[in-house]
Amino acid sequence: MDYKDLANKIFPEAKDIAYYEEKYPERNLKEGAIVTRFAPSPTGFVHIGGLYQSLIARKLASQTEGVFLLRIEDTDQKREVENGITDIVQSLDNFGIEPDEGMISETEGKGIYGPYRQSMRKEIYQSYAKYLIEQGKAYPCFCTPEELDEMRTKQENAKIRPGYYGVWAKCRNITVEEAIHKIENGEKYIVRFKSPGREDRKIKHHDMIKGNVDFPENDQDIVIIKADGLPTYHFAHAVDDHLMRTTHVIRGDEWLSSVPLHLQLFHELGFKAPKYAHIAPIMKNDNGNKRKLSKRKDPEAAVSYYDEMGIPKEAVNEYLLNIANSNFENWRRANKDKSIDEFELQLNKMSVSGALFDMVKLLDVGKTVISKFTAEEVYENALKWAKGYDKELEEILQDKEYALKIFGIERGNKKPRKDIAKWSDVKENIEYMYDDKFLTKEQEYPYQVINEKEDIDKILDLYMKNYYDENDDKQQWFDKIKELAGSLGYAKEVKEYKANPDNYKAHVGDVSTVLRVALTGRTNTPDMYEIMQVLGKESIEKRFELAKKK
RNA sequence: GGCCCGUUGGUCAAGCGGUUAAGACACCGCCCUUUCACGGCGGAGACAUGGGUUCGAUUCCCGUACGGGUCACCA
Repeated sequence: MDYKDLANKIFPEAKDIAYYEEKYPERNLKEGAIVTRFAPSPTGFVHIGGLYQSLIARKLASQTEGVFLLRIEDTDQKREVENGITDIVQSLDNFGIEPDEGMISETEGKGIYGPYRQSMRKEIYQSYAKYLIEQGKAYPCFCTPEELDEMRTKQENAKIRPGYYGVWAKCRNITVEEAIHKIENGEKYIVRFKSPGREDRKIKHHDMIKGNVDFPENDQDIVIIKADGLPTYHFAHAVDDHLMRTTHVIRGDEWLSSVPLHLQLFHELGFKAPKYAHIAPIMKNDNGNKRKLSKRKDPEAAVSYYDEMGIPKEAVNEYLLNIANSNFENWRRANKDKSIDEFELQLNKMSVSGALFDMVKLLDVGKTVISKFTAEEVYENALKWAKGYDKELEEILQDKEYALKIFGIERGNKKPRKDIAKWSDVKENIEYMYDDKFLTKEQEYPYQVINEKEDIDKILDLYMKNYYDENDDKQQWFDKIKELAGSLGYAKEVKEYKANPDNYKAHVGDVSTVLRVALTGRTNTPDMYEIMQVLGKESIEKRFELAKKK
């Protein structure tokens, strides 16, 4: 009896690997085109780091006219969550990332290199496992989890390197006869890779991001097929990325240390190894310690958080690109109106170590992104967000025409306003422009320099009676406020006031503040002329009356 | 603990043996015919540390400290 008999005993049904090699041929792509993938587990949680990786993988594929695919790694049934795949597909879509191939729902995929869900590829892995067994490069292991635990403890106590290797690899040298005998006796087993590596030898690896990294060879006989018949990550990675003809594996750098194993697997399987790019994780400062953004502790680790906060997807993408390639910022400044698709991402410009997540900066990007939106775009986005997260805002936005006027204030010029960083800022920013909100609510009036009721009432009355004309242009409007100020003994120019502060009670700016506060209940607003234009005479009168009652 | 990797202002970061050590966010000041935001100008603020190598090290080498990753029938 030989390895072939053993292989047949274990995987009697498995097809010859030639079948798959033929079924999934080399891709016929343009020279230089690269094939990338995002391969998450459907755990019901899409991490910002996952988005980051897929953004990079997507861009790289697009830039080279290659292929970006979405593969679902669901070989661990314990962690699986209902609708996990839909979540992932949706999340990517929310951020404008569309795979060329891969899963598009819980059960369906698109593309001819599928299935793109590992649990549906069981027989493929088994064929390759069978192939390895036939060659004597893999073997069944009958050690129980308890035995393995015991072994580990022994190793730890003896302070030697833990693991299943060398003399510790008990089942490695079991004869074919014995193995078949055990199997026939119904003994439980898994399949291990027979590593040809030696720990005292080094291998050289060139990573597209990390650069040259030397490792000891792998000598661990890792599990390739688990008790449930499904492959482990490592084995599935080798088989899938080979069969899907992935050229560049872009993944988190927690995988860097398994590169020696992966390279070995590719080699023993007779596959050409892909290039690797290991991305540093996005970190967070936690009491002076840097650590990865954590699913459990940090709400901002979930991509759903950005949706809830109403941070525009463009802002998140730009921020992420910023972390990826720091020259993105310069490119953006030089190409203000271009789509990020035109930015050429370079892997070798990526940071080797993880960047701290900076919400302040993200919000700043958000402000800039939104400032470039048209009033219509602001409206649509704000409404869309409101529908999901803020019923009151949705209600307010029903009058589209009016909302558009508000969003149009100081927008569309060379120096547009930057007061909205995220859609959840909108309500606060526009609420006071609505009479049915403003006039019915108990208002605070934070008057500043001029705060005597008598003076305030005089300013409001006089302004309405003698100066305000809704047909005035901005200059006329402005001049009139100066005149009003002058007639009441305030300085008409701020500079004049500053030059001779003793000659005046206050200046035109202070008078304006009275009008602004009476009108809006705030000291800070966008341009008051435009506000008055939008409000209209009737509303202005009502607001002044209300202010006088205070 | 073993093995890998990293360390430039508060944060993201340029830099590749000779630089006044860029830029962005945040911060401070001034200016921008009246606020705020925007914009403009200016300011403060950094090469973890000790040894080498070199005429010269932020840049190269070694050690130390600190930080990160990894050592599963999880990915």
